[in-house]
Order: sequence, then C-alpha cells, then structure tokens
Amino acid sequence: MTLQLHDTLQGKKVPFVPLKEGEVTMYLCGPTVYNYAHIGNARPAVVFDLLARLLRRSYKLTFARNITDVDDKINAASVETGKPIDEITARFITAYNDDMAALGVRPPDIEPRATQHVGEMVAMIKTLIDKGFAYEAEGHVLFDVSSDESYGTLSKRDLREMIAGSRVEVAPYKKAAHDFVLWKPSTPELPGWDSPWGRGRPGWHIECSAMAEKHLGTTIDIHAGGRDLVFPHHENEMAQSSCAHDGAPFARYWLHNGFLSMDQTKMSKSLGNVLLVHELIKTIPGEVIRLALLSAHYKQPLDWSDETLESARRMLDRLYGAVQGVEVSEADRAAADVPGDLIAALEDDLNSPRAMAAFFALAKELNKATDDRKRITLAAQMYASGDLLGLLANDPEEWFAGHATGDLASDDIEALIEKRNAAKAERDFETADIIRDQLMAAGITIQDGREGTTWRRGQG
RNA sequence: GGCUAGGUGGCAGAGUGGUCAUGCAGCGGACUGCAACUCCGCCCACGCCGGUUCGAUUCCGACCCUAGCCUCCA
Repeated sequence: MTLQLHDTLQGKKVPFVPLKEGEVTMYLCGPTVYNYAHIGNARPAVVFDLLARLLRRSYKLTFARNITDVDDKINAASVETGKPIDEITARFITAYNDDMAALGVRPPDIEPRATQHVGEMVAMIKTLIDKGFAYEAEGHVLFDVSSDESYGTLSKRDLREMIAGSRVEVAPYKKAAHDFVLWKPSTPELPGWDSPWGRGRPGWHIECSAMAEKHLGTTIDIHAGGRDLVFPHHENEMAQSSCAHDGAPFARYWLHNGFLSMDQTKMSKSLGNVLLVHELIKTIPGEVIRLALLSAHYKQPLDWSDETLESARRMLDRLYGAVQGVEVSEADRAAADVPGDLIAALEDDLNSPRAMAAFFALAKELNKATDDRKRITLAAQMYASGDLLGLLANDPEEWFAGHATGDLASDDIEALIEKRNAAKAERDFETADIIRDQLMAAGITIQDGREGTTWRRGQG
C-alpha cells in the first residue's frame, strides 16, 4: 500500500510520489503570533504533525512551518497593549510552541520567520516585476492577476464571475479588483524595511512563497494548511511562485484540513466561544485534546463540545488500561512494529478514525490475551502505534494517577489499599467496603486484578 | 448569487453495490464477596424523491438542509 493523499488542486485522492526519490519537502502555514493559539489553530498543527510522523517512517522529510511575525494584527496588538512588537511576537512564539508540544506536536525541521526573510521577499517581488507579473503603483507593488492564466485553478474560481460578484471595494491604485499586494508602504511608527519602492512591509502571501523557495526549493512536495487558506492565500502563493519560477509548479500536493466548530456554531471572538489551547491544557491532558482532534478525518468538519473531550478522555483511559501492568522492556519496544491495518489506514489519506479503530482492536486483543509473552508483544505494538499517532506517551500509572484533582497523596492511597486488602483476606468485607467508599469519595477508583489492586483517579 | 465540502444508529465518527466499522452511552450475561476493570452478547443507521440493478446507505439525477470560502481568519 502506498500513501494516498487528497490533493486540493486535482480535487481527488491520488498516489503520493515525491519529486526526489526517498525525500519529501513539506510546508505548513503556521501561526500569526499576536495571540494564543485556539483549538481551531491546533487542528492543522496536530493533523500535519501526524502526517510528518507517517512520512518520516519512509522518507527523509524536511518539514517547514512558518511564523508570521509581521502583520497588521500584530501592529494592532502592539498599539492596544503599548508593548513593543518584538516583545509580543517573542512571547506568542514561545507560547505557541509550548502549547503545541503539550498536544504532542513535534517541532518542525525549520521554523522560518517572515521578518528574517524580507530580503528574499524583495528579491522575489523584483523578479515578478521584471517578468511582467507585477507592477508598482503609489508605493505599492501589486501582483497582476490578469498576467497569470492559471490563476483560480486551485480554488476553482472563475475570475470573471468573481469580479462580477465582488463585494470588495477596489483600491484606486489597483489595475484590477483581484490584484493583490506584494509590498505596501509603511508609516514611520510601523515596522518597515527599505526597498526599491521605498520603506515598506510585505503583503501577507509573499512570505510563504519566499520562505518555501529558500528552505525547500522551487517546487515543494506538500503544502498544507486550513481550508480557509485555499483562497486567497494559497491561490496567491501559487501564482507568485509559479510565475517567479517560469511556470514550475509551486506545490505538488495541496492538503487542507476542515474547520472546527463549537457546539455547531462557528468559533469567533464576538460569540465568545474561542477556546485557547493555552487555557485548555491547564485542566485537560494534551493527549485528550490531540485524540479529540484526530477523532474525525482531517478533511471533515469537526464539532467540538464537552462530549467530544469526555469521550476522548475515556478512550485514552481504555487504551492506557490495556497496557497498564504490562512490563515492556526497551528491547521489546524496539522490536515492535505498528500493525499493518493501522499503517494502511493512515496511508489512506491520513484516515485517523480508521487508525484509531485498529488501535482499539489491538487493545482488545491485549485485554483478552493471557500468555505473558504475547501480552508483552501486544503492549509493545501498542506503544509503537502510540509513537506514530502521538498518543500513549505517558506511563500508564502516571496517566491514571495524574489527571484529576484529588488531594490524597499516592502513598496514602497505597496504604489504604493495603489495609483494605488485609481486611479482604480476613473476609471482613464491611471494613474493605468502607475503605473503598472512602477512596471513592476522594475520587479514587479501585480495581482488583489478578496481579493485585490498582487504582486510578477519577471515576471509571 | 457563485464555488467547495457534507448530510450514517442516543452521541461522536469511518466505510461499503449483497456479512462486523470503531469509540462513548444504554441493555443482558460472565468474572467479582459486592463493585470497578475486562470479556461475551444485544439494541439503535445510512436526509428526501426518482432512476440504474436480481439487489443501493453505497452508482446516477432532481430536491431539501448544513458548513466553509467568495473580505483578515486554521
């Protein structure tokens, strides 16, 4: 089975073949760092982290995820808070990486920042002007959409219809309504760089084109991002890059994740239903959030609710419950492989729900197995699968001990369990039940197993 | 209005031209001193109307509904 990916440009699922055998380049549109990432921002980070993990099994992957650190929203945040721009961006870059790490997102190979690539952007803009794809007007440089015949193919838009239905007010310096800004002038108090067109700052789209070119080459294998970026962001990137490169394709596969809604409604600040990852991870284990995000196929819309999280938490309890108590050595882990059906599910356009079904099948097999050797092998396979999915990274004992609020110390719990077991041995069930109720009241659940009594915080 | 995705059981969410998704919840049973965990079994389904077919939830067409994009946005 080879990897199949749904390519937005072709509009269908196609076999993945990298440009260079054995090597893959991937670019993901990362955050604009003016605020904490919300749960919707986390979806592409998690989903394409999973893709990166899958790709690394078979290819030498170079994965870049950019940081947009020059943007009007950042400028606005600076004015609003009175804090310097550098301070704001530095703070939210750190927060973003910490928050994503909590969700099991591994750092990309390259994390290019827009402000460190202005020179490359200026060079690309010059090239576009020289080749007749861009023009200067009133201190702005604009991309001339009419010069690019293939404009609109990614988002499947007919330019004439778009112009007819346009609700946008056309800036006076534009030749045509859909020409977009490559470079714009800056006022003295705003960030700016010297350029052939005067002091200014780049438009939004050019940074990705310039940084992808610099770090990944003229044509990249995979370009990923949220659905909403298809137009105009990716359409414009594609136009800039392929025009600057004499028609060479910008990306060979375009991947876009679906939107996340909150209790059936769009997440938006005005509705006050924006969930920040930074806040969520204070009370909810990152793996629970990650699993919730992977519980739907990445292309599908995903509705986020308390039930989504609760269900994900119970799913993880079940998975951790299966491996709990099985001693798996480093050697066992090293020898283990991920089951074929789980790989096959992921290779089918990253079908994470199907992969989870395979994961649960493995857990069930482990729960049923009685032979110690077999149990170790299966548990090792579960850990190997977890490594691929970014789950099961905690020690099972810590998992069950960790995620709750009870104020009873672990030692006290162990002592009470010993007392209860002593009572049970004397068939004094009344005392045993009193102790169990006592623990239950403190949020501790007791489980009598063949190899002794285990406990977990939380009910269930 | 245009474009792009969708509409599956109580919920979440895969998939398929004729036999099981999976998980959570619920029900019955086993295990247990009683529980919990676990196991076994069960319940509940494919928006609507036509068409193709021996047979469609799955293919085709119309319709209804939903979401996203068309303006900064993952």
